[in-house]
Amino acid sequence: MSKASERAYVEIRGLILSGDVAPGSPLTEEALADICGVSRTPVREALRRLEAELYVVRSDSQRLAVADWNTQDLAEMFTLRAMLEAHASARAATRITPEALEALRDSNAALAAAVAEPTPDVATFLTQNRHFHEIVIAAAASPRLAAMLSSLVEQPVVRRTAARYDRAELARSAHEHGELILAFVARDAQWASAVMTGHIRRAFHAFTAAA
Amino acid sequence: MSKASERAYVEIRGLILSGDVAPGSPLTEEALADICGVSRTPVREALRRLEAELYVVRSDSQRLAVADWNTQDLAEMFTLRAMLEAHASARAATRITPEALEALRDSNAALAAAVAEPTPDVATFLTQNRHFHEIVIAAAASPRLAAMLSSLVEQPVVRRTAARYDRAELARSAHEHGELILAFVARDAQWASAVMTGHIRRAFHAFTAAA
DNA sequence: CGTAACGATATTGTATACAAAACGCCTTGG
DNA sequence: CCAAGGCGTTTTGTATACAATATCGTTACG
Repeated sequence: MSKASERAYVEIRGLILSGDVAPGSPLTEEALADICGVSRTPVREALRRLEAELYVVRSDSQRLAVADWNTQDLAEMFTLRAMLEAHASARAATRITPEALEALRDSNAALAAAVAEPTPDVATFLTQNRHFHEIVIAAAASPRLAAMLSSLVEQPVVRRTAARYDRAELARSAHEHGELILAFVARDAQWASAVMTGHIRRAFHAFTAAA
Repeated sequence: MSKASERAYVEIRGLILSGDVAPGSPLTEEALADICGVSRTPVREALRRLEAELYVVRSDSQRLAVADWNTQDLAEMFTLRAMLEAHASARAATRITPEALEALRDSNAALAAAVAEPTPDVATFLTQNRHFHEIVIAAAASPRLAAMLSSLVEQPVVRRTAARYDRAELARSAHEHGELILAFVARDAQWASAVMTGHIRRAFHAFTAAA
């Protein structure tokens, strides 16, 4: 996507994910165009994409509104993510390159160090966590899978999940990442898949724990 | 999508799926606009959607071309479809309404009848097969799952698969549909999931059998 | 007083014009 | 002969104008 469209996409998605525009509120192309400082054309393209990713929904007749994800929607997203990312891990297990494996080790070392700080460095944890998962998905070498997962992995959701983790749980994430690396070294698809499933399911339960 | 956009989408997708434009061929917005009899604007929207669904790919810099699905891509599509549609069946098992269940029975009766003809009526088979799967996906009540599956279930692929089926295999499809209905009646998610997995995997192997 | 039709207003859909960027070919200098 | 750079052409990106359609308030009629 080119400059203005991309900018509009990021901006609008940010408005939605940050909660600045409430779920259910109507979105008009012109208002968004003003906010983003571009014309309606790139805004429309951004909205099409956001619609395909279910960030916005199109009403009875062509009016757009911010999607309203309820608890069940989020549970379904976690379930789908667990299925698909476990599958990605299985594929990665037999395809990953030594370089990518090394990158995973580096990333997880940084993540583990961030967790080991006197007061855990959650920002670094989040950065490295995202990086780790991105490497795994890339190693799966399936553009289709990557596309499906991209609309399933919401950073605000991940952030909220991490915010619920105490030190022990953050450390457990590092441990699970390490397990996944071991499964990759063993080129064991089934093991990798199982580790990833557990990793995501655990995140789900942390996420749904009362605020 | 509104009239012109929708028309462009259907038209262009048709060109791709029918093979009228070869995989890898470049696509220019203006040429497509001429073919569809609309301006570039709706064509661009259609192309965005086709790109998201991986029918077309965007090259190094913003040039579009028809996606080139190789055997491995198709195998991955079948695998993902099996996973997701099995999950849809599991969800449907505990959610399906008596009305939808009745619709499934009707559809499968029509399908079985088409197969039982002296020379099997493949057209009816395909229509009823699509209808059957659509009811299952609708009963799963997950818009996200439905969206993911829609770009995974290619009717030309299904058609080619059915074309490879002999009468016994067509009849086996009717039988599997019947099994799924039984699993739904029992509200057994695991059973339903397993039946659907087998149904899709069998289709995959028929599809990959030498032409 | 309720309801249905109408019209003003807001919003989306499409076409077109122009701007920006990329590609290909040619030239030119080493 | 090859490579690098420049220019014309092609293609994509964005803005804007206008058309089509929906929404909502108002009015007129039963």
